[in-house]
Amino acid sequence: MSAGSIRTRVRAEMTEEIKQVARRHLATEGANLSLRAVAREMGMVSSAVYRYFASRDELLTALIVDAYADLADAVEAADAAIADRADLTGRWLAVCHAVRDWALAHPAEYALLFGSPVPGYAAPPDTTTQAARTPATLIGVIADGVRAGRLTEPAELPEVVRADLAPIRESFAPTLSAPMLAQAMAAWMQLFGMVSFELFGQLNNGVNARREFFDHQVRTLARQLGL
Amino acid sequence: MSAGSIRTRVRAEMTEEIKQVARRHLATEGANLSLRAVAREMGMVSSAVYRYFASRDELLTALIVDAYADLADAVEAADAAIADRADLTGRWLAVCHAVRDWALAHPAEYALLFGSPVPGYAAPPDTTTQAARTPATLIGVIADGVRAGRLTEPAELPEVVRADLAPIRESFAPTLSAPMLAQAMAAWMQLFGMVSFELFGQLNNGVNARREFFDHQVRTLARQLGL
DNA sequence: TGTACATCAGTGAACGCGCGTTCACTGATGTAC
DNA sequence: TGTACATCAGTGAACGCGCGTTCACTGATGTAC
Repeated sequence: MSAGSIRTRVRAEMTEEIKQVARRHLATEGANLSLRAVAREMGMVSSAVYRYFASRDELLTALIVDAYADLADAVEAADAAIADRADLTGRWLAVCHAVRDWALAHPAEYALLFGSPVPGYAAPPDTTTQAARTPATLIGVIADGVRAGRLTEPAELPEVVRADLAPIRESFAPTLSAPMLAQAMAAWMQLFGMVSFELFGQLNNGVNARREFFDHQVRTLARQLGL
Repeated sequence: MSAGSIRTRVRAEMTEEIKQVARRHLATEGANLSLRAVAREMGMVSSAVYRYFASRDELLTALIVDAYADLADAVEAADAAIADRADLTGRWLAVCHAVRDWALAHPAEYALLFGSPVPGYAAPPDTTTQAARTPATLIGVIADGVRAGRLTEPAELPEVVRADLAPIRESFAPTLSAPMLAQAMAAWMQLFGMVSFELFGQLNNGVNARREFFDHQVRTLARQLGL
């Protein structure tokens, strides 16, 4: 069987189509993804799916990795689209809005990544490569600010936290000081909090001008960071 | 049937016990709560549960309302425990830690309230009374700061957002200016983001000193607010 | 170029399990006289 | 205080549905000679 045979090509297409259908099902059923329902919609018998994924969990994992990658693609593209690389506020806003826009466009996948854990499912470690890309982009903007000497060092950091953060810092953001990294993580968590709030319906009674509200909060964040 | 009859008392006890068992099940199964499993554990037949709750959704709703109330009780108690009412930072820290502590002690209920929406379930409007208490406590601390003249007005707010926030402000926090309310909401979302991040496993690889990390972030927030 | 064999996708039936909800019923508790 | 009737909790069986996964199978595609 050569790599370019009809069989391999069809196999790749089928795998993609299964994931595509599964993604649509996630949207209506939440994380209770049903292999049988996916097979039904594809017009095949449920056992046939096992030719492509060894189990329901393996399909879920594939969807998660894809979703992390898709989000990261959108976020990196938004950052790259800002021509003036020194316009840190512009880049920050672009990145934050990219996260929100992606979440609104793919609510079920966002919930899969950042919502309550799926009962009985443990994400395997190989998801982390893709998962790390989005926060890395965020940190990249901040790191550029530090490099340009534009950011003021935040307040002191307790020794315990500083020590605790050391491994992440080394492997992830060596150019940032520990207090700065802590601040970047806070920003990432706040961004995540805002998007989740909106998506999970916590904003339902009250805020209608959501994009504007988000934009304002994210601008304030940029100002606080000193971008 | 008088209100104090044995039957009414037993009925109330059974209702409580069903909810208790259901809460335990939430912890292991997530939001996929099974009426049959609850009945099984109570040693009764599944149809008997229908004497107490008309449907699975009604039981879920009861659990949600209880959880909101329980969280709010803990948060209000933590605030009230700070004797020096003028110690705004102390109150802020107490309230934030109360949210986190409650979430860690009741992860499944927290996920039910703030995690991904349960597929096919729509929370009825009567949950909002209890749901509003916790953010109200947070806002209360900030409002006390404003009253004491300790807080500086934050930056301007876009007109759209200001208009959009007017109804919430009137019914919820009339003593706060619109920009201040926006800032308070940002703080609430950041708090929520941090707790969710920790609880939903996003912090798993990296941060170990979680209480200290949270404490630091929440102190920084207090400083930013000017408490 | 043609043929024999190996690989693989998809079928259909089955296993063993789960679920929410309804319904006619028994027997105990409560109420009215 | 005692009796007749009404209320209600819990039973057990059933309906109709869903699920993930396994397994022996058919028939088409690919490979080696």
